[in-house]
Amino acid sequence: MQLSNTSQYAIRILAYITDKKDLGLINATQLAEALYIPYKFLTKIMAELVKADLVESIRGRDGGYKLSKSASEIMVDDILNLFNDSIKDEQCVLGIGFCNGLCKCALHDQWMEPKLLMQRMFRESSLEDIAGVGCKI
Amino acid sequence: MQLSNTSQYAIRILAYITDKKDLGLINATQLAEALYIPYKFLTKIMAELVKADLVESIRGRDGGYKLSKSASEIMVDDILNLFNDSIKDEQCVLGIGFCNGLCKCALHDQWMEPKLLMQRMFRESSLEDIAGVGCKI
DNA sequence: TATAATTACTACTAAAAGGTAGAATTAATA
DNA sequence: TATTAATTCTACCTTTTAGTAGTAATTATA
Repeated sequence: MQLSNTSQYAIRILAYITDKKDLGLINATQLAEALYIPYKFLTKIMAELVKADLVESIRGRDGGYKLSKSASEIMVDDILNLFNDSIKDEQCVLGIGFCNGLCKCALHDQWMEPKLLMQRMFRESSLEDIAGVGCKI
Repeated sequence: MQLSNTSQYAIRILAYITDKKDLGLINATQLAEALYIPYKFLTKIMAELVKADLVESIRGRDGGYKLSKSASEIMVDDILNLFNDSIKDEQCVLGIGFCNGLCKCALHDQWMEPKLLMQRMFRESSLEDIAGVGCKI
């Protein structure tokens, strides 16, 4: 019952980039060291963030990464969507697509409240909101 | 962000057995058909439930399964524990063991409430509580 | 005692997640 | 133009999760 490693890494990476955005570009080596993420795995995640246009990359010497838009426009849920980790409306504790109007699983009702809180947490938190909060490693 | 298939299956299996417990033993074929769980995979899960002493098995012709104790004594969280799917106190959104008193992740505070609700849902729901609720398939 | 119906055991395969390796491409600058 | 430091691309490896196959052991009963 938790986010995939990849999603967790991606959120932490983007929060870190947001936090350091006034210092100019930040590169993969810096990110990997600061966040204790395996370098090669990190570059693979970065490639996906670039392809999804959450991050812009500058190649070559002195290259690196920066956000492709304002930190207030990127929601945590946008990141989760890239890695199929977003909580879908039809998802329930005992299976996606299992519960519906006629047939609700045994934990359906108890699940509604935490689900809604988590959906809100992901959908309403922007990078700007979380970048200033907590420590990053 | 969801339980493993195995955990979901296990909860549904046990809820179903509880629901039918006055009809005597229930066997693997019945469970697999009623719950749309692949037969061979189900028997593997049953073996774990037996080994964990949540279920008692009677082998041979006319054999099957029944709960090994009262349905009110088996909590959903006991089942999740078997498959490492229980939500641990030290677990946070952005990694197990990552947050502590000095270093909290960016979503730490927002995570507390849904986490507590889910822990309660799992820890305080017995098979008896959920067996009567909702549909089983 | 033979048979049929059941669980238990051992081993395998498939798919997804997590992670690594190495070479190609790009761009700044000496 | 050569070097260096960076991203990108392709391919692979490892671990975990999900699921399958076949056989052995057990037990009721005809």
